[in-house]
Amino acid sequence: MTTIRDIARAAGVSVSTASLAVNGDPRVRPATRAKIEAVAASLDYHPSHVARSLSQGRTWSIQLLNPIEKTMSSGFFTRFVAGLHDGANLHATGVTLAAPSNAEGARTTLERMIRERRADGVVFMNVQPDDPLLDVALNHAYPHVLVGSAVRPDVVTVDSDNHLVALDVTRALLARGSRSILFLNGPEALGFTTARANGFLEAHAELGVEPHPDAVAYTDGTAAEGQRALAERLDAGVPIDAVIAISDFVAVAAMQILRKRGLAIPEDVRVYGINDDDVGRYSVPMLSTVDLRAYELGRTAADLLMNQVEENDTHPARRIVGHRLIERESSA
Amino acid sequence: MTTIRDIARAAGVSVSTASLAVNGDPRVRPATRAKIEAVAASLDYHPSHVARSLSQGRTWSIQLLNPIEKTMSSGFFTRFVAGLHDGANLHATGVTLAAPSNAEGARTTLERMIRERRADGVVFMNVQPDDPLLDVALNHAYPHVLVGSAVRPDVVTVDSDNHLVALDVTRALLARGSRSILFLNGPEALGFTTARANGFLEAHAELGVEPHPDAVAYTDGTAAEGQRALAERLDAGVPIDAVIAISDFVAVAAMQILRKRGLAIPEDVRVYGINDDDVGRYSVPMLSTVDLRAYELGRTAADLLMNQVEENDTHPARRIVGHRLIERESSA
DNA sequence: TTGTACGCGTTATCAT
DNA sequence: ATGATAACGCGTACAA
Repeated sequence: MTTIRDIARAAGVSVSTASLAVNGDPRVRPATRAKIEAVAASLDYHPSHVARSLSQGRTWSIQLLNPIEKTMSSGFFTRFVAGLHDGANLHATGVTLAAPSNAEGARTTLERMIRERRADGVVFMNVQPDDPLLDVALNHAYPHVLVGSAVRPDVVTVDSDNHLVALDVTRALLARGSRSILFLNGPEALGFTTARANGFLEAHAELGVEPHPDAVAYTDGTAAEGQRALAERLDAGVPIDAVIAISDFVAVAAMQILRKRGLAIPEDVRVYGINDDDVGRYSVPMLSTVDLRAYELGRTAADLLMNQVEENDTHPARRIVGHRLIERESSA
Repeated sequence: MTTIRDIARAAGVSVSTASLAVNGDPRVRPATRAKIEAVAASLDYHPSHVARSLSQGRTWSIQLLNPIEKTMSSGFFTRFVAGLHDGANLHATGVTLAAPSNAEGARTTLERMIRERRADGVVFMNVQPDDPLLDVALNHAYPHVLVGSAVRPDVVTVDSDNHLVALDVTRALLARGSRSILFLNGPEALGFTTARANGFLEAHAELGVEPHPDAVAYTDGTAAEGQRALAERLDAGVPIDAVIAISDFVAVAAMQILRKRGLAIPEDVRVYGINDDDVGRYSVPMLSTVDLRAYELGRTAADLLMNQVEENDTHPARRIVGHRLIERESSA
């Protein structure tokens, strides 16, 4: 294994000169630089990543902390990761994954990461707005980005405009004539769900439409619970001529229930999902949905994080990434 | 930030003793050990990860190299990652992700990783059996695991028994009475697809059934191409009373086409997917599929890799993870 | 422009 | 049982 000392020796210069040349420092004479580079190439020299990390106090890697393994299977998550990955790579830093199975595991993982300096920063995903994890990062002045919205204003976040997302979808449905819309929402604790609920209600208020008192169903976000909430209301005789679901999976699962009850989509019930997962692209009928630009969210998270790491820019930022309605068959 | 020197000083011992105590070496007297541990705790000492890496020549992290970003969105991938993650964590090592967008990027990523010693090993995913990437790892005697099958016998692999998977599914369909089965296969270059094709054919041979000459369709594995291949044969009048798809997404996409042509599932056409993705759990009808035990595959990959890293056990291993048919509505 | 010397934090070797 | 010291490989003041 060839070190920078080997290069220096072989090129007949000192280690520091070799180091300068290798790192493209301008104050080394072109001739010696060429000599050194030639030697480095011929000896297949590549600087050790850890050694560099130690001396610079930087690991060149960030960590994605996602306590809820379940949600990994969505296309949203993977597109987000792709964006994060690409964004980090622009700064020559890698992405490492942590998927602790419970809250305690998440905490110890984060604390170890910070104190052992395993990563330069952390991206929180599927974490509640007031999660103690955020305080841990804040207390250590550790670079971080939360995907979603936070209670404390000093947390750096990137998010969709969830109020507007729900507003847009609900408006679209109301404009088509739907008057009994069921909103299969996610867990209330996650924060962005209440923003969506508000958007849902505001759209109704705009038109003076009174939503059914049971129109917003908070569930755990799984398809099974979404199905249960829908079936429950159907059984209770709650009028439903449209469904907005927290995710495309829940939407498709809801369509399954509707179909079994002999309800036609979109004729009897219009359906809208959120996320633009592949699942809605191949459902029958094809699912209308909202593209949350997951890749863009990931890229933005990387930008915000790398900025803290490199510029030491610690003042809180909150960035919003735009969304886009995708009208397909299920809401015609 | 507190280093081991601080501990040593505060405890009134030498650095080496402090190090031994912290690492639980038995040859330090209980009394001094207690003293040192108390000091370490009170100073909130945690050893630096990079420093340890430098001194030990080990990064305590492995890399997952997945050149094909597209395939990340499947539940298969995410369950695999979860298994890999958990398996690696048992050895206190993390998982970092690399998703280069093309073959060249993959090669440079791998070469840098090896030469800069960024990771202790690599897991190859969605890589062809004869991919030059494998030679790179082999030439550097770099710990590695390929998910799938390889041409060179010295590549360490973990895989499903793809021959048997196809055999099992085809047998099940033939047993139900299907006689004109279309196999919407993946890209031929990926290797495991031909194993599956063979299993498909063998099941036919067992019963003396002659498959249609166009019964095996090699596609790029996307839903769109699967749909195209199916529609093409339907248009050409190829008889089809069952479809086996390379993935659940392709299966669901195929059902979409069949439905549009007025074909009932499973009455007119039985459908089988592979992977056990969520998408098939909420389709109408619910999709029969094969559980490839993705989590288990990930765990096994981690085991094989960590074994090479820690035991320096380099002799080639090939491990097979069992699968399981899941009968749902689409193949009744 | 180049070289010397030291720090980064840890573990390992070799004395004592 | 404990301590001094040398690696590990790199970057970088500081000096020349």
